[in-house]
Amino acid sequence: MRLLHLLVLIVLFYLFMIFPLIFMTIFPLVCVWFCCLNFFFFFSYAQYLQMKWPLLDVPGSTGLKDSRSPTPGHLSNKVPVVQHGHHVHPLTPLITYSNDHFSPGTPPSHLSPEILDPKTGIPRTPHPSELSPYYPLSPGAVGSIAHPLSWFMQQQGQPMYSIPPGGFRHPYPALTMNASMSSLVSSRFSPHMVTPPPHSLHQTGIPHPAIVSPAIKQEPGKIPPPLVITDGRKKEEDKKPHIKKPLNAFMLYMKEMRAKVVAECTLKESAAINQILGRRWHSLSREEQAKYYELARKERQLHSQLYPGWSARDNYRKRDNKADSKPEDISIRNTKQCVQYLPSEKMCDSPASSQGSMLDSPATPSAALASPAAPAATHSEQAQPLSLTTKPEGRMHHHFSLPGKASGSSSSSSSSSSSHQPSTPILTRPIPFTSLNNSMLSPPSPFHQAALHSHHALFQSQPLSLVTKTTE
DNA sequence: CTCCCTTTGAAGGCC
DNA sequence: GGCCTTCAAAGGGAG
Repeated sequence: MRLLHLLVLIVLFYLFMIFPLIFMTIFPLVCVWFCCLNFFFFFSYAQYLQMKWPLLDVPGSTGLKDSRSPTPGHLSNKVPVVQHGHHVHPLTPLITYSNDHFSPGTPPSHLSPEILDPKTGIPRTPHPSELSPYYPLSPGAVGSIAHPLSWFMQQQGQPMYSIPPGGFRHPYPALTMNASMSSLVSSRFSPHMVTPPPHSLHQTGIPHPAIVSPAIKQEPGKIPPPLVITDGRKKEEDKKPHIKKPLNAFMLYMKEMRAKVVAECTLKESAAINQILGRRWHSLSREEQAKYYELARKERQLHSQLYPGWSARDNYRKRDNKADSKPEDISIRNTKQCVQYLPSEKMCDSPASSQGSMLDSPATPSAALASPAAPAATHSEQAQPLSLTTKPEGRMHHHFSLPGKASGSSSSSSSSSSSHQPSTPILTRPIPFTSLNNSMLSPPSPFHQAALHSHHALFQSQPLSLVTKTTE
């Protein structure tokens, strides 16, 4: 049977390839068309044979065979033609590319050639962003891929920011704090971007990764069709680029550590990850936090230099009827069930706070003493001199709920309203960092230390009068 | 598709 | 000056 098919193949080849070539000299155009048509039939048939009897399989090849068993049950469902995987074009032999050709480089060894889609279960090619969950692409890899905005990058002389798949989702994507914390800003903001002509920044497209055009946010390099835009107000907002806020210290810390926590905990929900990161942030030493505060300070300085007229207010959502929507939003938020992700942290807490069952060890003196990161008895303050919020494990909002105005507080307050076991009141920020240090000085300065001492004194002198995060 | 969740910090507005 | 609100990142989940 197989020989028969091979014979048919040979006959087809001679009939549709060689034979027309002979006549090509006579009727060139007709023969060219004929050849093209027959190429299709020939290779389709060859594909079918390849599917049925993988005669041409090279040992070790990850081609068509592995995911498609030639069992009759698989092929019996309708057309016995090529049941390719979703990534194989029926005319694969005719098309000069495949997924392999599009892989942005040698995939990491830990990645199998095919990754099962968690939703569909279908093998798929890993997205570039999945190759490295945190740093989408290495600078070299980025440079090897021509981004739709590459003209701009070349114009700017920067090979530069890794472009996330969703566009400029990250304002400052390529954090390289692992390699060198001090070089972060300089690596992301080239000198010519630090001192640009400020008047042209907002009009020239995307001079800075903090600028996010809503259109680009959806699909980089593509202009959305007008039909997509239905709201006139939206259309107006799409016109002007969105300059994002500079990242604060904690955000910078999160950006760096998120991938690590995800890898350790095998968690993907950002809400849970952020809870863990918040705890780890508190368990950081003063020096470690100071690095991020300094980075954030530079970020703000740079941002203010790049966009002198920018205000954080510009990014506030435009509320049509603010007076009407506001109370409703608050009520909705406060009635929402708070999901406690913290139990999952037991699996992968930070080393500084994972002593025994103490999930929040830094918050309690005993655990602070037991913490390996605690060099002194006052670890809970020394190790977190800049952490102005101490949020122990339990929530006491039912016992410490404040009436009236406090109920309309931020989302974090409402979101922390859970009915779990109460233990300790939540300490909110007694001294805002901005109040302590408006000049953005570095944390270890004497002034800041004095402020921290006052912060510490406040905590010690008023242990029970602490403001709790309350909602109703 | 949009918003929420969850964290901390910064900034702006209001009183 | 204190308090409140919003947004910055992230990605799963819900509507």
